[in-house]
Amino acid sequence: MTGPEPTDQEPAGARGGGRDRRPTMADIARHVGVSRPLVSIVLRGAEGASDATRQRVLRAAAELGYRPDSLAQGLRSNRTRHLGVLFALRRPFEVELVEQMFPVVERLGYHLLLGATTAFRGQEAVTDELLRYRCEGLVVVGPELDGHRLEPVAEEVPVVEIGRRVTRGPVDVVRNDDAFGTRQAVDHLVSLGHRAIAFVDGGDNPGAEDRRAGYAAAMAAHGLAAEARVVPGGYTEDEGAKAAGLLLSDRLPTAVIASNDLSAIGLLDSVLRAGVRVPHELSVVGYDDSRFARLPGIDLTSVRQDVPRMAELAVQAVVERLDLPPREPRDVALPPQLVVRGTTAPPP
Amino acid sequence: MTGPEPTDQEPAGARGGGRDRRPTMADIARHVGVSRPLVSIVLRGAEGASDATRQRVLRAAAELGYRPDSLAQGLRSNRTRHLGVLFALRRPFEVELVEQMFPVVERLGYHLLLGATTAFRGQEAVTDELLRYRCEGLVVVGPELDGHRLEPVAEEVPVVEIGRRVTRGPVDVVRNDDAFGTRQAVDHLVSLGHRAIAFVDGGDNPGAEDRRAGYAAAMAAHGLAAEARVVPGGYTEDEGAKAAGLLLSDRLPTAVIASNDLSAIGLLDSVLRAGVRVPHELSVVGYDDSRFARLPGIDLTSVRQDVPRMAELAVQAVVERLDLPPREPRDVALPPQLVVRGTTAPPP
DNA sequence: CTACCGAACTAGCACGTGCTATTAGCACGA
DNA sequence: TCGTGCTAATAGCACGTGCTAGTTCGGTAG
Repeated sequence: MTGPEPTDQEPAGARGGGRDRRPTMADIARHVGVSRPLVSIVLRGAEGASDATRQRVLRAAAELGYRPDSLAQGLRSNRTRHLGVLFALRRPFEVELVEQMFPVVERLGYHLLLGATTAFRGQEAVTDELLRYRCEGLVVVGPELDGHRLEPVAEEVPVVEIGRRVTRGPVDVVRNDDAFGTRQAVDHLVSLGHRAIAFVDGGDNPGAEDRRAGYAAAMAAHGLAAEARVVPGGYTEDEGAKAAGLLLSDRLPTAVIASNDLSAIGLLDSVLRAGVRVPHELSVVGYDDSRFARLPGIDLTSVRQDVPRMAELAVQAVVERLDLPPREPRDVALPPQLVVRGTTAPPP
Repeated sequence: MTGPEPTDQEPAGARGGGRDRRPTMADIARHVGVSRPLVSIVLRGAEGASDATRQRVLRAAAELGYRPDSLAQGLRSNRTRHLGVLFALRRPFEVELVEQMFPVVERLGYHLLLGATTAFRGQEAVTDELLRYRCEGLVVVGPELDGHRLEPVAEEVPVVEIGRRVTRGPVDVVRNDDAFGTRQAVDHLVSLGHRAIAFVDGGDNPGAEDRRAGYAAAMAAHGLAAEARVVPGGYTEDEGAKAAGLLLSDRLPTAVIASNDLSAIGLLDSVLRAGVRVPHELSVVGYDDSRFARLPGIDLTSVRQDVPRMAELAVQAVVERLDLPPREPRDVALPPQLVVRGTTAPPP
């Protein structure tokens, strides 16, 4: 038993803290006095180990502070069971959607790898990073129109787009029926007696095009095509505030539908500051029914998207493509639901 | 009799798309007709390959759509160069901080691994997941007071806390001087002529305690201890709105300082809705100077934390502990800066 | 006593990459 | 002819884990 023992010590001072190497299965094996594969068997809960050994191994693992190495596991098994999600960190709606994905992913036995796009990193760079991590599928929240092409990515891993279809090919899409949403908003306002209903546009953001089209169609359906008025805007509070400026400087409508909640909130605060009473002089409708809309102080009438359901469908679609045989691309448009709150009332 | 086919391939149909195995360095090597290590040399940009070969390898890599495998790289090199960041997905301030960390981390040659805490996953579970990924350091934004102990984690990897110190031991802390921030707010309001200045508390959220203490001390310093009034609240819009209800139902002060912007915005909207004119009848001050505060429609006077600087210092602290010899724990408190906007004015 | 069997355990390869050590090939000087 | 020195390229181990194919060992049937 002459232990030649090749000392595999690292240069001790390299890592600042002088921290010990993290314990591995081999360490546990040495500690208990069994072979390394047996430790693997125990930790995986596989068959082939006696109860006594099982106890000793588990105890040693706890003592040493063992933590499974996801890198090695993923490398060896070729299944990382990780799904990447691409989203914009500064869009509350997308963040909310991501939040709802966690329980679904976990239930299906996967993990979520967050790929946040910021001002510094576009969708392309983030996608690349996610794929380097061997994530097995990709959920793209609010896919961008310009630039980044997802077609080649969709050939490597299953891709699901949330919000709108941007990519051709075997890409599933989960969205809400945006046109139906704005139609409900128009219907609601018309039923209150409004005729001069303006619309704050959403630019080229996800869903914006359909929302604008739904507004135009609904106005026409009510014989109010002549009253229709689209003000340029976007999905941010700033853009909503700017749109408010445009409306205030011109003739004020009796109601406004904004392309999303942030925009509606920016608009709302601007007109309130200008002394316009809401909803008595102006009704305001948002879109998304975000947590801001639900605030007691804001209490915004808004079109609700079924966020948990969208998150669930998107994750399910990716996992199906991973575990089941190929199928036709699917495009699900969930019906949104207008939530009436305090910012809408009959016109003066 | 026939050997059991050492086909290490997976069942072809298991993966839904029937997608090919992703290309590796060995594939490139075969394609070009060189050895695998030579491909490694070229892709790493190391010395030891002729320019001609270099070109051929790079071309083949592009053709095959090669993408480095982060798992294998991290496993082999024992340096993932990944920093984990723990933050709450539903706190805009923390999200903003994370966003600012990206360029810093990238500049130092590291990558950011997002560990988002949600309603479904607490700090403990997320920390564990990050460590399984072999992240080399941890930035904890807004560490929780209760439950989760970071001491044992700090013995494995460098830990930095942003917002407040929660953990003893070799943990660096980056925060802003919260007491100084609220003091500036009080000074500003007093200089405008206010005496009845209320404070909406932040509960046990990061920094809240110091902000409250700073308020109390500043009021006392101005001889206004008798006027001091702390209303229970929190860091969310809801809690701000509730605080507004408490203020409205009682005697209204001439000014309110909220513990953070979200709370201030909830409060702001509530009092505006109640017909209180801001700032003419009531001055409002927030904390954080978030993007909501800067909105034209909100235009909230607020105490600004230097978010990019905090992000930079935190990341630098972690990296220093990784690359440099151990040093004493550091606790940096940056001076915040009151930004005066439209929600503060002399009392009526 | 031998043969056999199942439980408990071990040997060893594979995953994709980084890196050190080694070798082939060539030019040059003595 | 033989080294010497250099470049270009290859051999091979290691990282930590999963998993297949053995191997030991005690017990039991023949």
